[in-house]
Amino acid sequence: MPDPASNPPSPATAKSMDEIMALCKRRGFVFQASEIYGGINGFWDYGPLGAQLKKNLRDAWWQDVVMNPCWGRTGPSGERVRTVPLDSTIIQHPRVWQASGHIAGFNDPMVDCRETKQRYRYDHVQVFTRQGTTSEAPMFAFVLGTETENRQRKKAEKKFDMKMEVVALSDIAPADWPKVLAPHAEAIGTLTEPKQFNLMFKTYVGATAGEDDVAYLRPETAQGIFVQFKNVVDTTRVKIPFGIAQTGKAFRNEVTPRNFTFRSREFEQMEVEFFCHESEALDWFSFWRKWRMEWWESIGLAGENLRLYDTPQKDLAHYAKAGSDVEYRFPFTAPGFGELEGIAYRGDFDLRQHAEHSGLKDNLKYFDMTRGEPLPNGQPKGEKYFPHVIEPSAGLDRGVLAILCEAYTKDASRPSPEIMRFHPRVAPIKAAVFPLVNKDGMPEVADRLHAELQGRFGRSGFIETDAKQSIGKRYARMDEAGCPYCFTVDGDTLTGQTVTVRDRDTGKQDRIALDKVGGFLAGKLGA
RNA sequence: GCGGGCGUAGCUCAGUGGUAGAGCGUCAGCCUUCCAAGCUGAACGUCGAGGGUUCGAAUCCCUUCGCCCGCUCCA
Repeated sequence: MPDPASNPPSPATAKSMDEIMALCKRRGFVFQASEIYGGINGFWDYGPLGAQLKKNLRDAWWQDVVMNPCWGRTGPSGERVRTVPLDSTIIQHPRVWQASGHIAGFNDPMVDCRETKQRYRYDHVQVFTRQGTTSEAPMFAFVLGTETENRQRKKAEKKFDMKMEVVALSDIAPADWPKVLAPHAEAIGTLTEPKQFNLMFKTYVGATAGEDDVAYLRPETAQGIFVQFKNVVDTTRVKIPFGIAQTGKAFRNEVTPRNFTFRSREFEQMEVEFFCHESEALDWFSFWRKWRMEWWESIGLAGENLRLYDTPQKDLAHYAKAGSDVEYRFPFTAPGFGELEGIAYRGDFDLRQHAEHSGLKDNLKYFDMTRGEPLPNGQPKGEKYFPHVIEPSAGLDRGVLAILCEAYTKDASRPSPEIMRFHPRVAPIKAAVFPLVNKDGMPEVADRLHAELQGRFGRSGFIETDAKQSIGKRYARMDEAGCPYCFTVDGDTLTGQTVTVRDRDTGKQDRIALDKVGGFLAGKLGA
């Protein structure tokens, strides 16, 4: 009888991240990047099964977002969702990142306190000093708007007899830093030099490039979409509302890469920028918010470990009007959640920024012929505007990690205690075909069935076959690799033209006709 | 960037100054008519890396890299 006062562990919290990571290594899902050289902080490679799993997830997104957008649903305006794909470059013109705000916003110098181990944003720290600072007077540093302000003010008032002023830490001469009392410190002079944090990866364009040729690896794929918005509109007959979708690598020099692949410095995004008229934007935001949640559920994350979380207004970026996150309760975040995808209503911020910085100005606006006052001939006059944007931005690697965590199951009652319960759509191995024993004509039948299934389903994932060792071992291996169905050729196959199909999740077996195997698998894989 | 923990075979780990080990996995052969079964055999190690102390270092010291946890950060 469990203690009712204690919270029962959720399935995710009960899972051990160490065990999941060990399985990922052992079965070739995830390897440390450059491992034989000692690894490199914040980078991970996908092994054979992981690479296929990741591709399956990316393909599922592409199919459901680009090729059959939102499963054919109609949006708030009553017409089917339309999106078009794009593949823009990792390296863009440096001014793209000026326009987007990343060059300004991605560089926050920090100072550390040697005594208290606290870290502060350099530009947030101010100091109380005596008016007309004398060389001996101490300085009381504080962080604006925190309790340190009052505490340090009291000290300063006592010391300076009310004759004091407030100066930014950045305006204090380096020679005076030894006199600064850090916000939480007891001793003076404990603050380190400001340290620059460059969250964008810098590179140089051109074989003989110098400092004039600095460029950046994109920290998000989104800006490539905004930059090509006009070309897409001019060349593809798209009409608002519509989306532009793109998957691709992005790079961020995270301060602290942590938690397996969750916060990596090189990662892959799956993003849509959905353009619409301001009057419909909130409806589209609701539409995407709801559908993206359903999509993650559809690929195997349904359950209490997935949630849709609305960003509080105070936490939104300055340009954002609304935001929701699809979040997963990872073993390392439990009982909290970690973000898989952010759905943001960004207003018209990005297109306006690029209109301004590129000099295109109003030429970057969209001309909507369905809006505006009716003309004498009955047609609308049209309206020129910057479309508003809904941005569902998903992390592919985080999706893979969530799927790995969700799929990992430990069942001590089974001969093979570790099972990866992948949804068949994303499972890297779709099916396996075994001869029960490696003789009596069974291998030949198994080979034929394997060839048939590979020809029909090999485009969506691996179809395995294996005749070595005991059947139990082969089933166990497939459980660890997450293969949903195993077909076994046995003595009855030779006489009755049937095989057994074993279900990974239950271990149960059914007998089906040899010539129905393809149809059975097609039904299960949704192919 | 700070603090703590850890790093030995593919995985899990033992080995605290004296010949690098175990279990599992992997591979080969035999056997095998449904769940990591059995028998026989085999391969696999920069003991994370570099330096130092020592007659001798996986073991002690220094430096460094990586992973995990906590702080911090996350436009």
